[in-house]
Amino acid sequence: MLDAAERLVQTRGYNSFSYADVARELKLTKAALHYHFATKADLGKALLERFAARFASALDAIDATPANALGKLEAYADLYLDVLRRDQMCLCGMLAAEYRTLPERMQVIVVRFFNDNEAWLAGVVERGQTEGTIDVAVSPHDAARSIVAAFEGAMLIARPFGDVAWFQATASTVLNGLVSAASVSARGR
Amino acid sequence: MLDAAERLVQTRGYNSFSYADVARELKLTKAALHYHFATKADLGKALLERFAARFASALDAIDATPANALGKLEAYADLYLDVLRRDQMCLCGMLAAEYRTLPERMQVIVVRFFNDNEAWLAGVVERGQTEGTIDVAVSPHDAARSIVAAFEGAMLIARPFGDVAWFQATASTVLNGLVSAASVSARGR
DNA sequence: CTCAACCTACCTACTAGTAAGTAAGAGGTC
DNA sequence: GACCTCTTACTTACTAGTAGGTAGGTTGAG
Repeated sequence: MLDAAERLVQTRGYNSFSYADVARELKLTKAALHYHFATKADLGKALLERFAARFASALDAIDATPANALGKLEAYADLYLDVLRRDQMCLCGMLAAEYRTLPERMQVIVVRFFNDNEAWLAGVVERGQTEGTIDVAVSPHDAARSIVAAFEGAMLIARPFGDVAWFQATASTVLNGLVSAASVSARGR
Repeated sequence: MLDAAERLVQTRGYNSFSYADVARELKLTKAALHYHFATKADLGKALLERFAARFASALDAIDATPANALGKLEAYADLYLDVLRRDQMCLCGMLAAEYRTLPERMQVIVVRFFNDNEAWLAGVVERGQTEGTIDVAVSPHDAARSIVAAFEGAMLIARPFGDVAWFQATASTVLNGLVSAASVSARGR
């Protein structure tokens, strides 16, 4: 049920899917769904919590990787890419657009998601600077913000274009902007 | 009526506003609105066309300005900023999120909007390069894409944070990344 | 008299959500 | 092993409210 609902939200949006849609997909009745999640807000919250947890463990998995900072940012971009390939929007990106119409308990999770992303990215950028693979004039914090913004925006725009390459090109443009001159010749991946 | 509907779409989304909402704001009946725009898709299309035309003339106004390329990009960022200050999302950014649920005739306008933006930005970046104020490793085309993506994404994320400064910081981080070393000392504005 | 700009009153379809009932099974007890 | 109770996971049938949309009548200014 969470899978079906998530897919619907990530393609259509929270306000544009209904219990009836989910019920149709699962060949159940709406009432059966209300048994599991009493209200739509409950379902939405569960969806968000699962998504955030899964995303967090994906970030942990990247952290556990031996890749350098730049490689980790590329792996981060791949997270977005996987979603986009299914013609879906990042769950939190979608909900950010609908933010003003969301139940409060969902709003706080969306904000926390972006905060956590920012913090993780800032950490990676910082390590990249000490490591020497990343060279950027601004603070890791600011760099992190521009990465999330660019990735979310690229995803938002690539989808109407129906063009995954649009995202890929933009993501690598952004990441290349962070590469230190020293590491350009040595870039692996 | 277009003003009221536009405000509603830019804060709540196309699927989360109704004729009843607009009617309430204007103190009219739904039927009166249907007189002016027979269907919601008609209204949406009119909204988009007006928005695109207004945006295009805003770009023309920037072109007519004596500012250098970088100054024009900053003026472009201010366009976004003005919308965000009213706690609204870029109309096309909002509709990009809802893209899959939009009537076809609206979809094509959204895509065209992003294409036009990209083309305009690429032109500015290119002139900036010959002018010497902008120095970026990638093509003007790619730079343009990353600017739209970053701005739309920054807007999307800044809104849940309720923090206009979030956008401002991210926008200037992105634009500073384009500044040529030669022009850094000479920067005005 | 005309006609643009409304209004009243309505329709159908769908929304989230609920009340009441049920088939299938688990667990315990005599 | 048969009976009883309780739970899980549903169903059918419904509610009140809202969605977009329409038919036909009213009003007021040119």
